[in-house]
Amino acid sequence: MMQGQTEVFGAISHPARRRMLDLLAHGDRPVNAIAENFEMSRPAVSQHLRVLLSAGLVTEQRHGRERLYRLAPERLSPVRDWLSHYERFWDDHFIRLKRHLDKGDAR
Amino acid sequence: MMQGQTEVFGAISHPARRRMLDLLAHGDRPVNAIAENFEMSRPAVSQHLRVLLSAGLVTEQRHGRERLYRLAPERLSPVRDWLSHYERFWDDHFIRLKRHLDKGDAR
DNA sequence: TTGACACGTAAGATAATTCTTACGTATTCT
DNA sequence: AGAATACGTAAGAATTATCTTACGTGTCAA
Repeated sequence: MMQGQTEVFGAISHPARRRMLDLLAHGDRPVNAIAENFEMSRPAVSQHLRVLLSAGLVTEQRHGRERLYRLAPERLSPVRDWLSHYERFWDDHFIRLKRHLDKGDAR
Repeated sequence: MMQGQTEVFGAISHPARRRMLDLLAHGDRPVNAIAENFEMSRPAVSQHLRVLLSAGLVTEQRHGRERLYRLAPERLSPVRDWLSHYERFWDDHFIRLKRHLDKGDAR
């Protein structure tokens, strides 16, 4: 069993689960709409969603007989936080990012 | 077997391997110096290092009978890139980051 | 040269992950 | 009510991960 931070890293370690999150980043979707994008059986998709759910990376809302899954992107923060330890190693990225932000829309 | 991007995500999914990277972020270290920090046997540490090596996250230099492991942080970029997809979801972070950059040293 | 040291690799046990098919349970439609 | 839909869960097979102990190889030091 995993817990906390580790659970999130485990959840995103499978490419199918990352693709599911990518899909949900474009909007909430019921299981069948998610499953369409994968070769595996629908129960397999359900099981992956369960992993994501238990890591807190998605939430579920029942809507009639469908279950809408919704991305909970803030739960990616353990990854972001861990990665930020390494940001000092890629200043190039930082510089490009600053330029992007300067152009712009964030304040 | 894993390949490319997926290999990196798999490599960082284990907490011991993340801790190894964290250690190496403070400087190159031979295997024994790494193994001191873990409960597991030294061969187990070697095996984890092999996973990190094959994901490209560390490099190895032989130095006499020691092998120095060195962090290759640029290989974390698949993670960073994937995460950047989700950055729009946490604008607060963005705003703080921009302020930090504006104070500063990057150009 | 002999022994200690720093590692890696091999083999095998155990556990965890990931998948499939079969089935159960609400919900909706007719 | 009965059938179809949209799921989940169960059980079990197959694969992969993770660990241990035993052993092998090269390097250094006495």
